[in-house]
Formats: sequence, structure tokens, C-alpha cells
Amino acid sequence: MKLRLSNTNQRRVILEELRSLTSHPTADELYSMIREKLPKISLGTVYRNLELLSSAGHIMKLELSGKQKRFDGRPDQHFHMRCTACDCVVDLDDEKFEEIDELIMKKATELDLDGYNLELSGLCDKCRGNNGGKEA
Amino acid sequence: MKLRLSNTNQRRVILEELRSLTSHPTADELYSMIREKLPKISLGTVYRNLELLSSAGHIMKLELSGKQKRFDGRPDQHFHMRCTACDCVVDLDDEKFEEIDELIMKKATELDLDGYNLELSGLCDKCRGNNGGKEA
DNA sequence: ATTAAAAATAGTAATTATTATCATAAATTA
DNA sequence: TAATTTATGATAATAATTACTATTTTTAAT
Repeated sequence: MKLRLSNTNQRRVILEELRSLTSHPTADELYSMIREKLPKISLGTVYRNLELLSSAGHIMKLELSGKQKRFDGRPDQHFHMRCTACDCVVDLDDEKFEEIDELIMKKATELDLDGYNLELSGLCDKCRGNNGGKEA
Repeated sequence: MKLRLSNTNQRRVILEELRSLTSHPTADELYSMIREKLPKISLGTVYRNLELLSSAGHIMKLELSGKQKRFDGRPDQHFHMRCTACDCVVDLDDEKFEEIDELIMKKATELDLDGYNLELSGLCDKCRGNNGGKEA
């Protein structure tokens, strides 16, 4: 049960690459990026390491809508928003959301629940600029 | 763009079957159930109709964690909980959740967001009874 | 440093969920 | 009831992910 993670170059590059991003890439997106540094890496290695790194708590595996899983180099709890225009996923750091977390956890505790997964939706900054947010 | 849904036996049975359930089956689970009534129905027909019926607002397509989509015969907005033991999905109707909805929508509006998708987790009644909830 | 054991890799095949295709059939409309 | 639209069953195709395996790399123990 206790697996010891060795220190491989591939694993280190995957982790560094993911941590350098504020985006939340899918496994295959990350694979493309990483191949510029390690052209011989295999897609399976990327998948395997993303799984191991998230199990170990170094990164987060995001279970959002859509068919592909996404990965987040930030291991701390925070909210995510899916852009309704370009479909990207961005971090939401506004402190207003702490209140939401507190309320949900309070209600959840009252009802003997364990936790929750929240996905917000709206326009990302880029798409809001491009055209039609409600006038930023 | 305006598609007219014809009245086929298959579609009617799919809708009736889903509405008769409080569970939230995947397409293939529903396919198995329906085959007892319509042994010749094809899986594609089930998928196609679930898609059409949810587009038309008669049912809901749930985008929850896990790789399979699930379907809900109730078209009205309500929360769902995923059981951490048996992985089933149940409706949460407690009025405490209305407050959560209101708060999230308030914050979301302040931040110019469109909506959200919330999945709670905990033990379903069955699993709580079986063994180890925190003493119901 | 050398070697034995453990873990990871690349490459490929297999699996799973879903969507697409298409010839036929049923439902709707004229 | 004929013409048109839409749906069906059967099957193939696609996409994302996981499994397999021979080889290589890393770690641990001399």
C-alpha cells in the first residue's frame, strides 16, 4: 500500500510544468507541452504520474463537467470557473467564495455530509474582453 | 433548429421508465432496465433519446464526477449527493439547501457569473444503515 | 562503487463510454 | 395513401483512459 515515488526526470518535469501554469490542462494538453522538453515521453507516463502526484497530494485532479479530466498545480482548496464561451477553466480566488465554502460546510455538517464539489460558470477575462460580457 | 419530436414507443418507454425511478441511472443501466420491456431496443436509441429529452427539458442530464453521465427524471432544480460508499447518486431535498442556492447565486451575481453545478458527498441511507455512518 | 530489488518508462494494445453512420421502418403531414 | 420527415437497430468509429510488457532507471543494500 505504501508506494515510494522515485525521482525520475519525467515526473519532475511534469510537476514543474504543471506548477508553472495557471491553466488547468487535460492530460493530453500537458503531454503536448511536455514533449517540447522531453520529446520521447509517452502519454501513459503523463497519465500515470498525474494520477500518482494527485494521490500524493502534490497536485489536484479536477472532476469537472466535460469528458476529460483536468489537472491543477495548486494543491490547496479553491474554486473553479468554467468559461461558457471558450470552455477554459480558471481559478476563482475572490474572498467572497470563502463564505460560500463556510455555508456549504455548515449545512453539510448539519446533514452529516462529507464534502462537496462546486463548479461555477461564467465568462473568463479573455472572453469578457473579446466581446460580450455585460460590459466589464 | 426546431426539431419536432415524434411519438415513438421507445421514447415513451424511456421517459416513463426514467420518471418511475428515484435513482439516477447511466445510459447503459437504463438500457438494461428498458430491455425487459422492449427487448429489441438499441443502446443508441437510448442515448439519442436521453439527449433529446434533456435538450427539451423533460429530464436532466447530470454532469457529475465519474466517467459516465447520469440521468434524472425530475426536471426541476435540486441538489445531488454521491454516496462515498456505494457510489450511487441521490436527490437532496432538504430545505437547508435552498439557502445554499441563494447564497451561491448572490455571490455569483456579484461576480458576474452565470451559474454553478454542485455535487455533495456523503453516505446514502442504505449505506449509513449497513455499517458505518456516524450513528444515525 | 557493485549489485540486487523495486519502481518507472516507452510503446502498444485493450477497454469504456459515447457518438456517428446508414439502410430500413415508423410516424407525421399533405 | 402517398410523400416526407424523423426514428430505429445494428454496427462502426472515436476519444479518453487504463492495462500490459519488455526494457531501463532508480533506489537500497552491501
